[in-house]
Amino acid sequence: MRRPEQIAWVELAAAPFDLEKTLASGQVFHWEVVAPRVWRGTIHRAIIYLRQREPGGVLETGRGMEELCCHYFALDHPLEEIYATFPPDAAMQEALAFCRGVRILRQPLWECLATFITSAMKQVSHITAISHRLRQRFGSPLAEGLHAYPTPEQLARVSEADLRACGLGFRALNLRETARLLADGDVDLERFRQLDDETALQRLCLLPGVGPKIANCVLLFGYERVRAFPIDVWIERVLRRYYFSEAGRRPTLRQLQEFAAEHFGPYGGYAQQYLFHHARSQPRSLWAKPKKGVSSGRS
DNA sequence: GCCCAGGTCAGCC
DNA sequence: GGCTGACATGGG
Repeated sequence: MRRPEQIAWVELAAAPFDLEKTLASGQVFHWEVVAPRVWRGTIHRAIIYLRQREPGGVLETGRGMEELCCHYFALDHPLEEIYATFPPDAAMQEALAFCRGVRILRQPLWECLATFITSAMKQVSHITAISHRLRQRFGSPLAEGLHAYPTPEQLARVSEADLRACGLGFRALNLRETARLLADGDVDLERFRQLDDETALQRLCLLPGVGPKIANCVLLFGYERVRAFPIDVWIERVLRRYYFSEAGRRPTLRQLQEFAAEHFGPYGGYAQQYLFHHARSQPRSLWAKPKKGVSSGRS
């Protein structure tokens, strides 16, 4: 590991940008804090250091990494224009106030797909731990003791038992079988770039362990489809509480998806990420379930 | 011990 | 199309 004073820091034009919240918002799972306000991670096989000495302040990276960082962190996304498309309701505006400066990354496709296959019914901290174990055990060594995310070829030849030993549980076979489809050339993620959102979603859903939620995450965090709106347990809670509180019956997933597409517009993916991160950052008590046996409003 | 987590899938109606 | 239960694991 390098010390901050050993790095030739270069400023990047990024405002508005909140590095800490962006990396903590549950879209990427391997960046580490290595010194106060300094993060280290990898983009493909490059080791990247980033520093932001105050939240939303000047962003710096090591000399030579500027272009890579600008692309990966989507520093070209016009955030103020995006915010102007958000609906004016309280839930959205509170999330915006909390998350201002969070950017949706352009992640390497396979790493994004694979980490979200491992994410099913897991907490962010678990996904992070699994991601690090997979890198350490099966990924190509880089410098500083770091490892690249294992390629499809590397994961395709790992035994199920060795994958389960990383804490993958029932996700182990899904990850390996999807890795095999890519390693064998039966699926080419790069080619999906030319498909429209709906077709790309359908094609991703054909992969083992990939359903609509994970496919939408990959569209959003890998393919830069900023309209994609993944619905997980948190987003479902938010939508039901703030947008469907008067509906008698519990809305179906399809209804939620259709509402979100209409209500949040062309940058629905940004809106979704802000609602997700805001909700998850609030005290648990705000989202506590009513206890069984106590009156829940039903008569 | 219980509950929950950035879900998916097969089997059923 | 919608609903249900099974599927692992770790932390609060």
